This record gives sequence, C-alpha cells and structure tokens, in this order.
Amino acid sequence: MTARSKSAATPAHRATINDVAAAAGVSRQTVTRAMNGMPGINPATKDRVLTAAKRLRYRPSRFGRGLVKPEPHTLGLVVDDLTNPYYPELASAVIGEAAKQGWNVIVAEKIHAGDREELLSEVAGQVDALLGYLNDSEGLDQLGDLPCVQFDSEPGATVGGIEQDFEPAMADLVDHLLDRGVRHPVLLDISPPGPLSRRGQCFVDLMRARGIEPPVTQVIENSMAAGAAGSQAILQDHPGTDAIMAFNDVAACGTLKTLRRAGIDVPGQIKVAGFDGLSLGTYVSPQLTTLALDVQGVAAAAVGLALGMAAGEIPRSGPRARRRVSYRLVVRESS
Amino acid sequence: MTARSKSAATPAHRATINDVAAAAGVSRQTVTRAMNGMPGINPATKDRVLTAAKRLRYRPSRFGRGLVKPEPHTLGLVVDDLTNPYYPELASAVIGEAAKQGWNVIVAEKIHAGDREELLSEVAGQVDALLGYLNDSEGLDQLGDLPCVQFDSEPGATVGGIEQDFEPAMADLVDHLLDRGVRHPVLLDISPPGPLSRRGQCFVDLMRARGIEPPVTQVIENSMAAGAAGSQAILQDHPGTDAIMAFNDVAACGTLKTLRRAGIDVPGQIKVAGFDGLSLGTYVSPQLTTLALDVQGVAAAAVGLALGMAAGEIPRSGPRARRRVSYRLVVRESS
DNA sequence: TTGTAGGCGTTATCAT
DNA sequence: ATGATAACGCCTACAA
Repeated sequence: MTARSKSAATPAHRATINDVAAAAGVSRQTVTRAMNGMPGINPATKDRVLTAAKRLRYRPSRFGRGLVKPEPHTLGLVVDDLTNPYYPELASAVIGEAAKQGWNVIVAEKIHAGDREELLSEVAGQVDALLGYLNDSEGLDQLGDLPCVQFDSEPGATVGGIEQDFEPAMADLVDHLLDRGVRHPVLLDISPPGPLSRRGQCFVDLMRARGIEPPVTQVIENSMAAGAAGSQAILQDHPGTDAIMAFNDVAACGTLKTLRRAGIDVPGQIKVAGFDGLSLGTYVSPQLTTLALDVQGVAAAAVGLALGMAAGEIPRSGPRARRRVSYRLVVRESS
Repeated sequence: MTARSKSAATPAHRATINDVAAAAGVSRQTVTRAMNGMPGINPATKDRVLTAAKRLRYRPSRFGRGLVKPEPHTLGLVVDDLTNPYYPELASAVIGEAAKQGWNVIVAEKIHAGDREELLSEVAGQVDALLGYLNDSEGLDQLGDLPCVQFDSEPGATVGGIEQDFEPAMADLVDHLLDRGVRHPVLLDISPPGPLSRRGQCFVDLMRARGIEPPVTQVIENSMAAGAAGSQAILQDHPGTDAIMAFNDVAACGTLKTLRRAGIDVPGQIKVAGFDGLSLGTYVSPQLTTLALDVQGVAAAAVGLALGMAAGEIPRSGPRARRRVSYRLVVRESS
C-alpha cells in the first residue's frame, strides 16, 4: 500500500518453475504442463498455475530449456559495418533465410569490436554456427568445431564458404562498355598500394584482352567519400576518361557525386559502373549500372551450408562445404 | 591413434565435458580449470586436457554454462526491414552500444515473419531484453516480465520507451523554409487515409501557426517508390508548390528523383526536406536537408534502459522507464 | 489428473 | 593439484 515498500514484490532473482509450483501448490511437472499447453491437466489447476506464473512474472529460462531440448537455434552473422549499405542487404537476406528454418541471428559488427579475435570467440560461444566475412587470420581456427561459412571464400579456405563468381558478368560489362563506345576506361580500385583487388584485376585483364590498357586509381577506404575523392583524382590525372569502373556501388555513388559537381554528364561524357547491385543504386540519379550479386542466393546458400553443418549432414570443410553464386550485369542509366 | 577408426571419433552428438574428462583421464572439474584458464592446475595436466578437448572438438555448451552463471547477455532488436536504410543505422548503433557492455544482439525483421506475435514470442524466449518498434497491439503484453523498450514511444505506453522529440527541430525547419521564401509547401505524409502521422500533423500545425495552410498528399507504403509516386501526384495536384516536406529521408529521395525527372530545379524551384538524418541523404544530389535524429543517442538511451531493467535497477514501466531524445535541423543542399 | 525421480552440461564449494 | 558433490532450471518417463 505504501509506495515505498513495494520492493517486496521484486525478488532478488527471477522466479523459477519451483517458485511457481510452490505458489500454486502443485508440482513442477504440473507447471510445465500448464505453461506449455500440454494435455492432461485440470483446467482449474491450469488456470491457477498460469495465474501464479503471471503474478510471479515467471519466464522459463532458455538455458534450462536448451539443456533439455538441445536443438540448435542461433546463427552468428559477422559483418564489417551495417552502416555500409552492402551489409544490411546481406544481413536482411540471411535473417530471412534463417527465419524460414526457425533460427535466430545474432549480428555482430567488427567495427564495434576492439579485438576481432575476441569478438569472434565471444559470439562463437553464443551460437550454433557462424557466418560472415571472416578473414582466416582472425582466429577462425580457435573456434573448435563450430560450423563456419565464409562469404567471399577463396578456393583454398580452411572452412566452408561461398565463392562469388563475377568473371562472366564482368566480361558482359566490359563488352557493354565497349559497345557503347568506351575507349578510355579507368579503374577505381580499393586496395592498399600494391596488388589490385580480385575484381579490379579481373576488369583490367578483360579490358587488356580486348586491347585496352585501363589506368588504375587506388583508394584505401571503403566509402562513398573515398569514391568521390578517387574520382576527383581520376579527373585530374586522366583527362580523356570516358568510363569509370568503381570497386563497388557505394564508391560509384561517390563518383557520381564528383562528376555532377564537375558538371560532367553521365553517361554522355563519362559512363559509370558499380559493383554489388545494391538498391542504393536505384536511389541516385542517374541510376547505377552495376554487377549485381544474387544476395538472396548467397544468403540461401550460406544458411543452407551452416544449418547442414550444424545438423551434421555437411562436413565442416572441403568441397562439399562450398557453393558458388554468380553476379549478373544490370544496365541502368549510368552507362 | 589409428587413422582407420576415424569415424568412431564422430559421436552422434556433441562432445561434453564428461567425454573430455574421460579421454584425458581426469575429472570434469579439471577440464573446467583447463578450458577456462583457471589457476591451480598442473601445466602438464592442462596440456593433456586441452589436447583431448581439441581432438574431440569439444565446445562448452552455452546452456550448461548459462544455467550456472545466469548473467543476462543477449538483447533482442525488432525492426521492420533492414532493407530500409533507417533501420541499419539504428541497428548498428544499438549493436555498438550493446557491445560496449558485452551484450549480443539478436536482430529480427518483421518483414520476414508470418505472424508478428509469433515472431515476438519466439525472440522473446531467446533474449534477456527486447528493443524495437513494437506496436502495443502485437502481443507486447504476452511477454511476461521481459524488459521491453519501445522506440517511438507515446506518452501513455505500457512498457518503457524512447520519446522522440522533433517539435523544436520541426519549428526550426518551418522557419528556415519560410526564410528562404517558401509560401506554398506541401506535406507528403505516410498514413492510411485518415489522420496524419504525428510528424505530419506537427508540420501542418506549425505552418498554420505562421499563416500557411499546406496541402497534404498521403501515401501508405514506406519506400522510395512511394515517395516518388506521391511527389508525382503533388506536381499534378498542386502546380504552384515551392517546397515538399517528406515523411522521411527515403521518401525524400524518391521526391528528388521525381523532380529531377520532371526537370525541376532543387532547391531553386522546389525545396525538399526529409526526416531522420540518414547518411543516405548525403549520397544523393542535391544533398538532403533533413531533421536528423540522434541515432547514437537513441541507441544509448534504449540500451541503457534495457540493461538497467534487466539488472533490476530500472522499473519495467512508468516515468523512470522513459527517455527523450531530440532531433535537429540539418540544412544541406535541397532547401 | 497429478506427483516423483532422474538427468541434461556446466561451474562452485569443499574436501583430499 | 585434483576430485567428489551439489546445484542451476527445465523436461521426460514413469508411477500413483
């Protein structure tokens, strides 16, 4: 009655099945039956139990339950940064695929983690399988037997993974650009000074095979700003440029912005292509021509692998632990 | 040791601490000590245990562990759809805040759920607190004592929540528009035929207070396409329009697209304002003037509330279970 | 219809 | 340094 001493209703710790049983004057088993809607219980008893449960704010412990019904249920998804539009599209697809099978998804972002190995082992302890852009170097081996699926997996990987096959689509894009009269394309690549990214190298190789040697401008950061800055550099260093192939859609949006600022017509004067197929590419003007990854396909394959591994139906590694997905050329307005 | 009987090493079920103990010829307790790096164990023994554990691919059960060390650890975040750029920004902030406190986040999307009540109770069973855009109607009451924090909470809500205070910023925006000479603004609102959204109503009220009666165009879907279509309608229905206030940034991007297609100069001919402050608004041209929510602040407040509730330091509801965060006007290029 | 007994995998406490 | 015992919260099998 006094507002002061209401704390008596707040026990130090959560109510357990025993508390409810005691409160309702029945056995734990009867509580179980009531809570889980099982048959063979007197409606009056059931009602009494449920009332007691509600009054005590009883909520079954997922640990106690998980111990007895050890069905795997939780997937870990590790991404760089949800703020980069690529990852939410992937995450959404993964969550959707997982939901179909009744699995939950814990999403972890590397960007918020001090130590990546620590992040990995932390979420590893909470899940039944792990998905993500997981560098081999980041403690993948310390995960014991945990099923692991790597996006963007290289052929020699130690865990399962998805191989992203963009070569044919890239060839389509190169042909498309040449068809439209491009003769002086530039590659805007993301890579430390040194070797090109795989996709960048592919573009260069395909152009070379057609008798064109595209200059390359490299940026380090994966962001629209980096794309904008890189394009600025291209305008200065390569005046005759008639196409810019950006390392991804986000960077391509930066490119569009730079070109607009410079009063350059896209696609009239310079054509622009991106990579990933984000819906972001439809938000901008002109809409982005891009190499679109089948994100749904990636998610379906990855979740399928992970769940198969967790169920013991698919080995943790080796050829059976791999899938391929492909890109396709999507021509929109920027080329 | 014989490679022959390898399959014997693959028990039907996961290795437990007992298996490791037996294999290493020690007690379970010693296994625990070895696995958790606890003191008081002979290095040689420890080594033997760890070797056995690795060989058996032993991974401690989170259920067994959670039963003994019942520290809350997992947060549930319910959003509509990560494909809508608003939610990933929020999710990223929430995950970051949670990570600071050592919590994991299960992300669930309503869009992937058949039944929303089912979704809610499903993730509720896996977490220690729940965050999200949770309509009161969707079974919030069936969650027992689970700590719940509602984004976009109305004053009378039954659970804890964040109140988003945009009135002052909206007033700033209205004044800003009028300063720039706007006389015929139109509201592009998201709402079923009938009452306006809260933010829409606020815009109208503020304009009215300044002697202007803005027409309203309503759309139902929360998407760029809806924003584009709604703006198309505005162009037809209200020829003299000199400003469009969109219900959010995504819709405002649709508006920009429509206006560009129509050859209308922004902001010269029509000014455009959005709502949310997404980074998306900096991807487009012209960059979007918007009312920016302090997403970090929202996330920090929401996670703080949820963890406080889970720890029993904050009541599940009432004034102490509420926080306010505010918007601010960000003037960019579109106005 | 209801209750009793046992065990799931882990860690803490207290011996030895 | 190591082991025995008990306990965590829940569910299943069986008994009453």
